[in-house]
Amino acid sequence: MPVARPETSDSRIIAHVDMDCFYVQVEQRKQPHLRGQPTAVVQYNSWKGGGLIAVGYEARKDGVKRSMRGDEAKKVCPQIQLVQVPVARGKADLTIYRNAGSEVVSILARKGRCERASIDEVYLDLTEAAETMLKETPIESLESIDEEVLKSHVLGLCLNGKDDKEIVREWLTRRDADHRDKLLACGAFIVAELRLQVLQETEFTCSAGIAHNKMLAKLASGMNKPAQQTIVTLSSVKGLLEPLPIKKMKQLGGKLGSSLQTDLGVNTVGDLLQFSEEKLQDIYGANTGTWLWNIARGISGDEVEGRLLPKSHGSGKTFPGVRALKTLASVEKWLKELCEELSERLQLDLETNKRVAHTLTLHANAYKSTDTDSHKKFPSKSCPLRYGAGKILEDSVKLFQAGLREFLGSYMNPVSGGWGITNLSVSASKIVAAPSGTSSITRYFHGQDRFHTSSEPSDEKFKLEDDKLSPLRTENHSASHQTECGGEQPQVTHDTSSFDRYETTCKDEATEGCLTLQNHEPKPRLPEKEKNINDEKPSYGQKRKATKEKGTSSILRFLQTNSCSSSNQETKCLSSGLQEALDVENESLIESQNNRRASQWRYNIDEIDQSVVEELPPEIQDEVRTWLRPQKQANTVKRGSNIAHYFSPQK
DNA sequence: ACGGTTTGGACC
DNA sequence: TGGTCCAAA
Repeated sequence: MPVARPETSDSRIIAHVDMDCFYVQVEQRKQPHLRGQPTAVVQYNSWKGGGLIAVGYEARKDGVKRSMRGDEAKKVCPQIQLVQVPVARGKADLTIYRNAGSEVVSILARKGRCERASIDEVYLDLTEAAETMLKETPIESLESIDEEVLKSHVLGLCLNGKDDKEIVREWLTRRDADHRDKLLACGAFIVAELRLQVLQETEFTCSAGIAHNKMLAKLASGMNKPAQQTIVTLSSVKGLLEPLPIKKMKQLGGKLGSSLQTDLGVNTVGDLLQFSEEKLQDIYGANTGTWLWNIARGISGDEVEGRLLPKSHGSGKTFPGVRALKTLASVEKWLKELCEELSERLQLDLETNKRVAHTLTLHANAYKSTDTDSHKKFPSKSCPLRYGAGKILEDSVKLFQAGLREFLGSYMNPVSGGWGITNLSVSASKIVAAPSGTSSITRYFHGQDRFHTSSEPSDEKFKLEDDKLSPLRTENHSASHQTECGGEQPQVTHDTSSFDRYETTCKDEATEGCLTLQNHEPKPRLPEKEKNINDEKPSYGQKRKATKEKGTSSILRFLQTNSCSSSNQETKCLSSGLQEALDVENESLIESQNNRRASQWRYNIDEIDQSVVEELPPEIQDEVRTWLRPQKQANTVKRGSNIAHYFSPQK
């Protein structure tokens, strides 16, 4: 978070792309009759009309705000269209928004390094692309310029409201401009082009900030919305930051920002300038102190991570107030729903991205109605993750029981009540690329649910002390383990009848409507280009298409000739043949992987998969071992073997 | 008792 | 490390 990173003279070109009221746009694309109407996305319509989680711009004009209830919104704007978030398994299901986000990412990732920052935000490092453009395309030759670029907001540039576009054009093409401003101008072209592609291919609008670092780009992307872009020039930084309320800065919206205000009287970023680095370090520690000192000056060396896929998957739900869960049975019922969703998403990730998760974590919030004095938090617990909804549930229940016992202490009897769960979530993390040649394993994981019930005595890794939990057993659960003695463990024997029903229903309806990066990644790039030129989207493209075609041939050319170039030096060194093989091999592996990650991967193989192997059917075990061992050697000895592809930065 | 649900990152 | 806490959207 606030981690200091030096880097003063920063000539990178960084863009932050932010989708406009994203959930609303997704719903409006799904139901076109909502277009142009005041719309908001709401969840849990039951109470007070539900809570608004996204508000369209038409509705905002009428005074509808996020953090309003559906009912309030109706009051302010009677014509408002309230769309509910999809519900699956009794909880909000964000799948369609995640998938829509992936569509966007796959487009934005065509240029430079791309980091998926959230479901609807992306950072791009366009430094190389901008430099190339500057080198190969003399700025003064860009006389015909995209409408979209001309609509850019250039901070620090004085407009008169009349010749705005001409003034922007002049700035963009100034021959005597600062080198870094020229690069920004190139970045603006590239981003405008990307935003147009996003619009044409997804029908979504977005806004963007173009600056020399992530912090400033993020700041700028929100300054002119919707569907606009803002450039942070060198000369504008000081004037931009000085009057800016401290809370507007990325990491200062919380307690740190409050502390700055109340403890130091710092209300604007400019106020921060008064404090020496040492002083700030004294108060907030070396890292945070330096970080604060830097951001006050617009300095932030934060790198754009090349990451298109999430690092974890989670599924959770809150049970506020009286809805708190008070029995183990109800907790298990909800854990089952959560684990099903998680498992489904893990399967999908495995199939489409060839990734496997290694850690399962359970989080919960709870209260004790008895003693309000001990404010003990419900501890989160984790264990190795085993694939299959049944296993995940089984382990989650154990994790919960362990946490509950710790939470209550050894005095209280869990069955006697006195406690309530207000939040429950399961998540999967430590996700790494699965090796190639795992098709049969994928199949195995895929069908695992059908072959196994939850009751085999697996899992030595996971042990609980028993005793205090025994009273927890309900009719359905004769739980528990012996700990130390390590004797046979009468695993939790879930009521298998309900389990079987469960196992058979959870197969995979998943794959149906699931858009993933790969599915949208233009299969080959060739048809893509044609599409850009020829495809017309009458309802949507507004008039941009026409202007682009005749106005920016040079830009088009630029974009096309570079569309396959790699942003990574190492990759460039590979022969084209190898590169191609690598592309095929990693077709669905979006993330670029560096060497640091390679060693991490090797570690994981040795450490974890060994135990997994024993759970596999014999014939598959053989296959696993064939790539398990040689791989290790190939890794340390020579590169270029099959598996080395996974360590090569690609794309 | 809350907008709810998801993510990511830092610290120890 | 795992677990806790923070922050953001």
